[in-house]
Amino acid sequence: MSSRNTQVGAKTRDAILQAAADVASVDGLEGLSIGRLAVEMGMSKSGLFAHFGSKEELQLATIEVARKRYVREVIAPAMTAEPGLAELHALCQSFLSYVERRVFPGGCFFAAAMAEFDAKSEGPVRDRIAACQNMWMASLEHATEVAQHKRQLRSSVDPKQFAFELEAAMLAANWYLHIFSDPAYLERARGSVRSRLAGDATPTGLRVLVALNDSATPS
Amino acid sequence: MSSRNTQVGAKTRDAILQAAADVASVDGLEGLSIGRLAVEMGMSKSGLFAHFGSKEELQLATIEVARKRYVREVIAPAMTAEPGLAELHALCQSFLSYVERRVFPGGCFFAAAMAEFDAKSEGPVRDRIAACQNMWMASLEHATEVAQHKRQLRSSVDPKQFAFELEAAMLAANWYLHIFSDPAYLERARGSVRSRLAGDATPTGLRVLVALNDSATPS
DNA sequence: AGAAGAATAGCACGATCGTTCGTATTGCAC
DNA sequence: GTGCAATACGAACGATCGTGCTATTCTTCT
Repeated sequence: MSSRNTQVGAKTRDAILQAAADVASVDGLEGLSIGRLAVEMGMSKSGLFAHFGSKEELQLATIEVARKRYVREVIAPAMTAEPGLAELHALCQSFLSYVERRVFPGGCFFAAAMAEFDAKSEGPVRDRIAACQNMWMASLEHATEVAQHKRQLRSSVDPKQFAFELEAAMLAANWYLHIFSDPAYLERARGSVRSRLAGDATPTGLRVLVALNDSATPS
Repeated sequence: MSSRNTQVGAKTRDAILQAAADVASVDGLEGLSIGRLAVEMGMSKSGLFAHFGSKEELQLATIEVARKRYVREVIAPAMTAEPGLAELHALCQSFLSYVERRVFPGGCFFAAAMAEFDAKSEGPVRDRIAACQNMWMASLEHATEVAQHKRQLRSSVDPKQFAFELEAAMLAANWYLHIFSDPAYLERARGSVRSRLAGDATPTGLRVLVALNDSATPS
């Protein structure tokens, strides 16, 4: 019984998938080639291929590790916040920070994957991407609903519409940040999020927001 | 002097590029393959290839016809509107209609191309896409500025921020419409545009907006 | 130490990629 | 009608794609 209970193959498999997620965020899940990935990993094409059995399996496994990275880097940090408006604010800030920190070198993995597959014919890969995106949107909507129940957001707010507007600003920032190489778009998205949250907040909600602002700049 | 002053090759070249723009909106500009395109056009691969000389030239020419289609289907219809807030409103409605009408079968050509190339290394294709996207954003910003000078939008509005928020909603509608096959996202974007325009309109601007609404629903 | 089994490499396949070349067909001017 | 571009075709190129098979190397357990 050595200090390693994991198979040796599982480690390299994960290393492959981490690299695959990085390159897929730049070149897309279809642009991901087994040959290039093998060269990058310093191993043979067939040796790498044996871990997955097909390209589609490689793509699905890549989505899975990307999803885990997303949960770790975006969702989990926001879960320390109070449910409701504070959590909604945390989710947005966390996402924009995740884009800014270049957790994936090509920007948000799922934004890129969604754009790549949204017009393509149905298939397991497309379905999985849609499911991931749906989960993210659902968490934004849920936080909005909780904020409403807590009387932090006006009851007139439509959670789906609200989540859509927040996500729209964040997605746009992801694209424009890269295509124009201009970090100002991150601040524009932060401004949009602020406007949206403050614009529909109740007095109770506003108190939550200023408290967040104060704790963010405690100088 | 026959009735045709155009070369015979120019017609087929344009026909090729129209088809290329359609398939590129679905499979991307890299996914565009000369072989498949030749089969679709019912001609030989080399015969098609001879029109362009390289794949990059084909891609650039495809972008050019896509840009013309975009001008014809989105920009030009909005140019009948009064400069300022009415034009800004017209540009947004025109874009969402263009997505809804599936002018490109895969959704907005430039949205797809931007997503495909935004993280990629620099090159003529990427540069051209960025320039097109920049032109579109600039026209949104310009209309915002004119609306400001006409006292239709508050002077506190930042044109770049304002154009960003409008474009964000429209882009997100383009993605979600396809990935979730849910036309409700078009209405969400229309709602976002309405909110943004009305939210920062002056009394003068509000009169313009209600006039547009009345003429749009004259029942 | 040796057997069992997992992990990787080597090699080859058919298909498709972008590209080149030589040739046949077409259409227009004289 | 003859000649000359313009246009399209067929075949082939090297490269790379995803994917099988078989052999070799490495771990692990008794």
